[in-house]
Amino acid sequence: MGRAPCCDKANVKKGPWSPEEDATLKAYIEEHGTGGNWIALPQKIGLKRCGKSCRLRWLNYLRPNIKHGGFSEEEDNIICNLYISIGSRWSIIAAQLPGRTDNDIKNYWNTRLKKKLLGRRKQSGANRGSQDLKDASDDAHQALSSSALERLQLHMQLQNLQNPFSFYNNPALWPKLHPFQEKMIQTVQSMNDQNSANPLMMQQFSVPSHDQTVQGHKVNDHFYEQTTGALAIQEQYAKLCINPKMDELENALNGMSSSFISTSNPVDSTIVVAKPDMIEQQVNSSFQAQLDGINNSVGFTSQQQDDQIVEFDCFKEMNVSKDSLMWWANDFDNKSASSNSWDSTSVLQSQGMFQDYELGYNL
DNA sequence: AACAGGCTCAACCGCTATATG
DNA sequence: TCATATAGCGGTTGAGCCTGT
Repeated sequence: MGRAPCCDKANVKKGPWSPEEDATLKAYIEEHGTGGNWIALPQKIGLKRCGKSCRLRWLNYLRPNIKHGGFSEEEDNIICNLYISIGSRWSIIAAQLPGRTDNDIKNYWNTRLKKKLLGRRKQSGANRGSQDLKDASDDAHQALSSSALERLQLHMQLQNLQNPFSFYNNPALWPKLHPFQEKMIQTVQSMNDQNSANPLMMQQFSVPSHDQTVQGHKVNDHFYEQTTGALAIQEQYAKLCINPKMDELENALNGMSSSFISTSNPVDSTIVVAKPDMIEQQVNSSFQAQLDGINNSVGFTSQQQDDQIVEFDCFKEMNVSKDSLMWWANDFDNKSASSNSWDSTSVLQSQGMFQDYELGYNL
C-alpha cells in the first residue's frame, strides 16, 4: 500500500508565495505558533498550500533573524571545513551559522563556494592533456560518490593551498628518496613541465615514502596516511606517465586490492590509491621528529590533532576499514556512521571543531 | 535591441527518521 | 510490535534574472 499524500495535491497552490500569503502565515505563526502540526496549519488559516510548503516558507524565509546572501569569509571557512568534514549535512552546517538556513547554505555551496574552490583546480589542471588518463580516471571515479570525491579534492587542495606549514608546501621537510623514486619523480616532473602540470600534483609527487612505528600518536598517523597515499600516487602516476597505455592502467587498477582506498580526480585525472600494507611499515625516526616539529610549530595539541582527524570523515565512503587505517577510529565517526541520526549537538560535542576552523583552511 | 546561455535561489519532491496510537 | 502520520532532510527543478555577443 502506498503512502497517503500529506495534502490534496489537486487543491494546493504551488510556486512562489505572494506577499499576502506570506503575511497571513507570518501573522498566524507569530501569534499562535505552528501548533506542532504543519499539515493542519494551512487549512486553519485559509491558505491553499501544502503544510510542508508552509513549513519551508517559514523556516527559510519568514521566520525572524534570517540572513540572506552576503556570506562572510568566516562563514565561507566554516561551511567549507564542515563540508569537508561531514559532507552535505546542510542542516548541521546551518546550525553553526546563526541566521542561515540549510537551503541557503546548500544553494550558496552549489552555486558559488564549490566553484570558487574547485575552480582553482580545474584551471590549473585544464592543460594536462592525457585523454587516456582521464578516461581511466573517470572509470575509477565511479567507485566513489561525488560528494566524497569532492571533499577529498577539497581537503587535498586546501591542505596544500591554505596551510603555510603544510607538509606538501615545505620541501625542507621531505626526506631523501630512494634513487628509484627520485628517478620516477624526475620523469614525472619532466613530463609535467611539458604539460603545464597542476602544481598541486607536483607537490604531491614530491612527498616521499616513509614508514610508521606503532599506532601511537594520531598526529603521525594522520600525516602518515597522507604521505602514504601520496607515495602510492607517485608510483601509479609515474608508471602511467612513463608508459601511459590503457592496458597498463587497467592492470594497475585491477591489481589493486579491494581493500585499498581508491578514488580519482575527474578534473585533473589524478588517481589516488593508498595501500594498507604500506601503513604497516616502519617510521623513520628523524622523519617522525620532523612531523612532530611541524605540529608543534602550528600549535597542534594532541587533542586538536585528534579533532583534526575528524575532517577526514569523507574517507569512510571509500570503504576504508578501521583496521587498515589506524587514524580512522574516533568517537565522532561513530556518530556520523549512524548517518542522519546525529544532530548539531553531537557535532559540537566532538570538541575542537571550531578550533579547526582557526587552525585549518582559511579561504 | 534581441537573443542565448549561464546563474541564482525559492520551492518542490521523495525519502528517512521520529512520534504516536 | 506494528501501522500510520508528521517532521525534517538533501537533491533537484525551473522561473526569472544577469551577462555576453
